[in-house]
Amino acid sequence: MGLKGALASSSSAASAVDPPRQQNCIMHVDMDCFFVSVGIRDYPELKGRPVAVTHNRGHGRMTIRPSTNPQFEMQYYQKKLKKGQTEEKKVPDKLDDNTWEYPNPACVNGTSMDVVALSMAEIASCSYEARRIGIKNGMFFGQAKQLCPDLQAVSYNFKAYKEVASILYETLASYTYDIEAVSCDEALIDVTAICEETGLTPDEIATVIRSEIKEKTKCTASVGMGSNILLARMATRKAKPDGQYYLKTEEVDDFIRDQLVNILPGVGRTLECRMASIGVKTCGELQQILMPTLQKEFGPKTGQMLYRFCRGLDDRPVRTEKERKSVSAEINYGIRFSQTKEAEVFLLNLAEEIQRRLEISGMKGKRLTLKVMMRKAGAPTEPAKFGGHGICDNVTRSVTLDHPTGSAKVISREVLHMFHLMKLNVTDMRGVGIQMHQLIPDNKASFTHFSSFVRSNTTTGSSCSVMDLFQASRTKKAMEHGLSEDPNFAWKKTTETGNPLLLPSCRDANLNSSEISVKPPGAHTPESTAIRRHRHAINIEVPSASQIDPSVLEALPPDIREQVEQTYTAQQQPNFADTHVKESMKGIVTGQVPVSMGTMILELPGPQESSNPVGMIVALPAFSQVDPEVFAALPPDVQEELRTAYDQRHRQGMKNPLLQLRNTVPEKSKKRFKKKNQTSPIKVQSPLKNKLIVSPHKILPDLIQYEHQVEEKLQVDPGASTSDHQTKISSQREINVDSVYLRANLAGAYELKDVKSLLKEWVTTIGEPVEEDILQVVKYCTDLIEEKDLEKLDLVIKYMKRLIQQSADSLWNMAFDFILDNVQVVMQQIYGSTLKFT
DNA sequence: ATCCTCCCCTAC
DNA sequence: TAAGGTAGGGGAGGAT
Repeated sequence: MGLKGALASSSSAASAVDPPRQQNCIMHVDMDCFFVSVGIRDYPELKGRPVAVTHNRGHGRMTIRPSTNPQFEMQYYQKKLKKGQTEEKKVPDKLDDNTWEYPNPACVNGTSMDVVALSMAEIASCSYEARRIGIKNGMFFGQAKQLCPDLQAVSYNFKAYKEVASILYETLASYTYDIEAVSCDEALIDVTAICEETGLTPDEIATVIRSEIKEKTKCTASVGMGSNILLARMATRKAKPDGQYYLKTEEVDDFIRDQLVNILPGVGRTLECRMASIGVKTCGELQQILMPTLQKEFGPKTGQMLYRFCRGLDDRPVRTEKERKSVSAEINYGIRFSQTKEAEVFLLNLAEEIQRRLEISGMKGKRLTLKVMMRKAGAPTEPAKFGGHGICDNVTRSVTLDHPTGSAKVISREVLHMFHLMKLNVTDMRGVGIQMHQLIPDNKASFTHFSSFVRSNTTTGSSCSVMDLFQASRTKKAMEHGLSEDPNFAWKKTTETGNPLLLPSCRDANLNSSEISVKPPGAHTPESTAIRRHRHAINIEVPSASQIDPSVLEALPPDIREQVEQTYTAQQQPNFADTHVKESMKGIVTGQVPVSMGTMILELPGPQESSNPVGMIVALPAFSQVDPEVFAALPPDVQEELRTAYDQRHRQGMKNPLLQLRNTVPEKSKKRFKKKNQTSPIKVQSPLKNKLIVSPHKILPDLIQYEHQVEEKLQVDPGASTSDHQTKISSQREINVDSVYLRANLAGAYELKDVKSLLKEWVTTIGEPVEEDILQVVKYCTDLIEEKDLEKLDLVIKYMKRLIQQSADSLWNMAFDFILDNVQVVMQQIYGSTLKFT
C-alpha cells in the first residue's frame, strides 16, 4: 500500500497533526472496451467471447465492385507509412502491425465482379477476448473475421452509450468536481484533496468507484493512478481490463524503461516511425537522447515533451474546463458530385450546419477554413471501400472575416468564394469540411425570442423556463462552491463558451443531449459514504458518443434516420438540370453513387423557414435530444414546456432554434401568438408567410429576376467571389444557388420597394403580429447589418416605424420595439454602436 | 523576433 | 456494401 496507505491509517484527515505534504494523486478512469461492454450488457451469452462493434452484420464479406482496386490502395498506404522513415535505417516488423488495414490481396485476384472480398466495415471496439486473437479497434471486420471466424458482430447503440456515460459521470461527480472529461468513457480525476480529507488511499477510493460503476452500469471500468496524468494513464494500461493499478513514483523508472515509445501521449504512427528511424523504440532508449537533439529533430515543444514524458515527468494539470477553440463540420464519406452546383449546394448545407453548431455553442467566429478532399491523381475512381474517400489529397483555404459571424449566409458566401478560387474538378471531390476558428461568445441569441421579450416587458411571467431553472441551479452551485466559473466539466471537444454564467444565456445548447444532471445518489455503501461529497445537482456536458464514433447516421434519432433513408430510396435519378431547386438538392449526395448518407440529408418543411426561402434540405447531424434523466428530474410543468419546445424544434428539423417559442409567455399572449398559426383556420394569411408557403418552383421566376440584381451588384464589386461562375450560370438560365441564398431578403423580397410593400401588406392586413413573422423581419434586418447595408436598414426601420405608429396597436408597437432592440444589439456587436433614427 | 497561414499529426 | 468525425496542437516557412 506504500506511503499513502501508511499515512492514511496512522492519521485521520481531521487530525491537527501536520502531515507531510501529500503527493498529488491523479486517477485515470477508463471504461473497458466501452462500446462492446455496453453492447453486450444484456447478452450474458456473449460475455467472454470475441465480440466486435461494427456496422457489418453479415459474415464479413462483400462483393467487389467493378473498377475498384483494393490492392493498389493497400500498397499505397504501406508505402506511405514507410515514407515516414529515413531510407538508411531499416524499420522493424512493428510496421507490419499497422498494415492490417487493407484486405488480404489473396482475396482480390478475381477476374469478374462476383469476386467476394472482405468486409471493409471498421471495428469500433472489440472485446479483450478478440484482442487476444489479434483483433484491434479500427481493423476491418472482414479481416478480423478471417482471424477469428467465431467473432461476434454487435451493432452500435448510441442511446445506451449515453446512458452509461451519464451514470459514469454522475458517479464520479459525487466524489469530486476535479474532473477532466477526456471522452464519454474516460476521465481524469484529481483525488489529492479526497485523499487528504478522508485519509483513504487512492487504491481504496478506486476500489469504491469501480465497484459503484460496475454495479450501476453492468460494465467494468479500469483505474490507473499516479502522481501525474502521464503516470495515471500508463497505470491504466497495466490495470486493464477490469482492474486498477497505482504506479508508484519509485517504480516509474523500472516500469517505463521497456515501454515502447508509442505509449507516450502525442506519439502516434508518424513520430513512432521517425523515432524508429533514429534507432529509438523504447522509452529507455529515448532517455539516452539529449534534449537539444530531440528538439532539433522534432521541434522545440515536441522535443521537450518527449524528453519529459519518457522519464515519467508531466506537469499538466487536470483541467476541469477548457475553452472551445473551433467549430467544424466535415463529411468525407459518400461524397460524389457530378456537377459544380451539387457541390455548391452541399457547401451551403454545410454552412447551415456550422451556423447551427455555432448557435448551439453560443459562439461566432472570425476565421473560416474550407477543406476539400480530392481523389489523388492516379488513384482508382472508386475506392475499395464503399462510399469511402479512397486515396486523397487535401486542399484547404482560409479567410479571416471582417467581423465574427455565425451566419450561414456569410459563411457560405465566403466558403463558395474560396471554393471557386480552388477551381477543382468536382467529380474528384471525396470530402468536404468547414471549420470556424477564432471564436468569441455570441450574446445575440439572448434577445431573439419575442415571447420572452414580451414577458420581460410585461413582467407577468410566473413560470420558470427550463433555462432559467438550469441557470439558477448553476449560479447557486457556483456560489456555494466559491467557483468563479461554471462548474460544468468541460469535454475535451465540446466545451462551450467557458463563461456561461456571465452571459444572458438562453442557449438551447443547454437542452441538448450532452448535458446531464448529476444528483447525489440515494443509497450507497458505507465506505463510499465516507468519502462521498454531498452535493446537489450539477450539470455535466457529455459528448455524444457519435463524436467518438463517427457513425453519425446511427446517432440520429430514429425518426430522422428513417426520413433520411426514405429520402434516399425515394430519390433514384434526380433530374437536376431543368427541375426546381428542391428536387435538385436531393441529388447532392446521390449524384452517381447510390448513397443515402453523405450528410444525412434531411428535407425540411421549408415554408416556415425564415432563413431559407427556397425550402432547403439540411445537412443534419442532429444529435440533440433532451436527456431523459434531466427531463425526469424537472417539475411537470417545466417538462411540458420543454416537450413543446422540443417538438417544435424537431418538426422544423432542428434547423433554426431561433424560431421556436420558449413558451414562457403568459398563457394569454401565448394564445394570441400561437393559436392563429396552428389550430384555427387563418382568416388573413400573413403576407410574409404567404410568400414562404409558395413552393420553390413557383418562386423560381422571382429568383431568376433576383439574380440579375446580384449580378449588377457584382459588377460594381469586382472582388466578389462568384462573378465568373455567376455569369456562366445565369447565361444558362439556371438558378444561381449562392446569390439567391446569400443576399438578405425578406420572404424573397430584395429590392427596397418590394420589402416596403411586403411590410405594408403585413402591418395593414394582419390584425396582430405573429412571432414567426416578427422573427423573420428581425432576421432580415440583422442580415442587412451583416451585409453592411446600413442604408437600407435605416430606410426599412424608418418605414416600419411609420407604418406601425399609424396602427397604434400596442402589440404591433411591441413588435417594433422588439425588432429594434434586436437590431441594436447586433449593431452594437458588429459596429460597437447603435443606430440613431432621426 | 513574431506573427500568420497552411499544412500534418494526434487523440478519442 | 458502409456510415473515414471533431478538435487541439505544433512545425515549416513565408510575411511583417
